Amino acid sequence: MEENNLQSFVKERRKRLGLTQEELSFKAGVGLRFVRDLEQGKSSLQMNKVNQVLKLFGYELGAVPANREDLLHEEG
Amino acid sequence: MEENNLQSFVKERRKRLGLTQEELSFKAGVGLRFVRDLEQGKSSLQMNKVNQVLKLFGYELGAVPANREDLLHEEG
DNA sequence: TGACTTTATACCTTAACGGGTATAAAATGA
DNA sequence: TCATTTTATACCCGTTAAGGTATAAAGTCA
Repeated sequence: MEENNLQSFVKERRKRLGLTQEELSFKAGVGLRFVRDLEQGKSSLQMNKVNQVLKLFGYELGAVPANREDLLHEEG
Repeated sequence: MEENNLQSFVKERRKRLGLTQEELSFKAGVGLRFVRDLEQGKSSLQMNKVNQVLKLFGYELGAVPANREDLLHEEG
């Protein structure tokens, strides 16, 4: 539990859009397995693939102050 | 030029600490080649390795609203 | 309870990342 | 100008991410 809330962010955003993992993977242009690894908190994912997913939500990977990523839980 | 300012963020922070790429790679526990790829803007880097570097600056990877990553340029 | 949908895990192959090394280029200083 | 330091690029190899497929587990609904 390394506080990897990227996984919950993706999961929450996906559900908010009413998408299944399969639909999200198709829209993002990544494999279904990748979406599952992402939502399961795999830490060694490649940034460009993660960004393909985040882009669907209007987000992208960036450097954020450690222990402040909680701010993302506010609505965009 | 995909506005990958993660590279300039790392480069700037590294210089601010007066470190060479080699010193940074040693402190972060990653290869020198990785630090160079990172500062050159390689987009397919693995998140866990990038986080090893960002941790030295008190930062980590997180989802940020697209086109808002400029806010990171403020001092922590 | 049972069908169906969705998600999680395992196996396998291909492609490429990470990293070491060597070399070249650029920057710094005298 | 020439040394030294630092950074950038290329080559090679071991490891592993990505993704497809299959199977199992979990959730949903009647």
